Amino acid sequence: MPNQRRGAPRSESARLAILQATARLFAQRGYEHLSIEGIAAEAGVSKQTIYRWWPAKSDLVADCLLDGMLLPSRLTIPDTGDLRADLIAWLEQLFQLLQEPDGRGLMISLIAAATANEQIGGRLRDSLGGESSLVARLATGVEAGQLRDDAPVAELGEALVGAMIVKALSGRPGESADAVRLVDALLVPPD
Amino acid sequence: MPNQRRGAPRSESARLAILQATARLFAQRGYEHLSIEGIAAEAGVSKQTIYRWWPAKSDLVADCLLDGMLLPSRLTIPDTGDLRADLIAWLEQLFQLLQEPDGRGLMISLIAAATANEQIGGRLRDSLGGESSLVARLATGVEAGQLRDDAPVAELGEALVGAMIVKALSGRPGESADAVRLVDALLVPPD
DNA sequence: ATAGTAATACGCAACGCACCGTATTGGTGA
DNA sequence: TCACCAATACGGTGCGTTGCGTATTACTAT
Repeated sequence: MPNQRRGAPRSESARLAILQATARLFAQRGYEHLSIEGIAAEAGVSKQTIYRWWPAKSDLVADCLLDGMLLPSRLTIPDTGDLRADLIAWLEQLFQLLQEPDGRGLMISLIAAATANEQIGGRLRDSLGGESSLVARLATGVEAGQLRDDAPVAELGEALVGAMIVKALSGRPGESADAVRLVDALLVPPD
Repeated sequence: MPNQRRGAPRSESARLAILQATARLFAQRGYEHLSIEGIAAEAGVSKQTIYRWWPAKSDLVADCLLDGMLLPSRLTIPDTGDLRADLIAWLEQLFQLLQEPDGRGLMISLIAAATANEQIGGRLRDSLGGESSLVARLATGVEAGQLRDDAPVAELGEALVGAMIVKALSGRPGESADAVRLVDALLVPPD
């Protein structure tokens, strides 16, 4: 039985302080203006302690996203049993977020971060990193007979998230009616 | 109309050299590693000449995109009369591009640039800045009776481009079969 | 038990580098 | 004459790395 670890254990408080500082500054200033030195100062920690554990800024942000520290909780997909209604409600929430300047900034920053780190892109795709996954919700819809058995669930999920991303990038907010149209265009009911 | 212009006119050769250098370095190193000083050196021009005409790096890139200097020409949407076949062919071209490492890098860089500049995002949405627009092609499909009259053309376009963007960001290439599935999921034929 | 040693983590401070955006200067051509 | 240009310099900011001194912990030899 192999060697017990020697030396001081990693400081949990430092780890937490760094992640929280990252989340705070990410929300305040966005991904672009995030700096390691700024995070270190905000967390009350030395730069080296960050560099020791995270190779790059993007990995730090990825860890934050993984811990759900970057996104408002209202962005997870509901499951009331009615797939169409759930998707529309979820998209409307997203569109509403994009209309608030800070909300759009947050989304843009997430996309920018995804640009630097595939993991973040994956999380965005599996839709916004929350507990519940968009694709899983679609699969539930298939089981409930609200979607054809052979519906390309993964593709539909990518199309939905992608449409939102394009709206964010091009700066067209997207209204409630757009959410309805998009969902109705994508969701072909079974036979 | 008065204004005689006084002094020397803007140097067209400097303008071109700057745009071409930007395009070259963008393709080589990506948006992240693009620097004004690097562009100036590559173009054989002083920094001031760049700052005089473009307020920010992202505007410079936007101008390049506008002039079609950043994208391979094969990414424009064909119009053979068969909407479904055209869309599938176009998506397959895109997916193939994403499978080449350089191609994916190019797309990621474009997305990163869009993150910093709404105009670039708009160009991406109108799809990839070429002469032909994806939405226009869809509209042609409506006229040809290959799509329902009330098909939400704009939303479909965003969904298609968005799906591709999500694939690029999350690092899943996307194969030919995916293109077919996606198009068939989105395109509901008229009645 | 108690010291000593080794391994590890930490904060602090400083380094050279790249790039930023802004002057200033002097040359050149309409 | 005066707008354009190249060249050069400047103060800032952030990068990623290094060296230093100090805790904290486990192993080991007394």
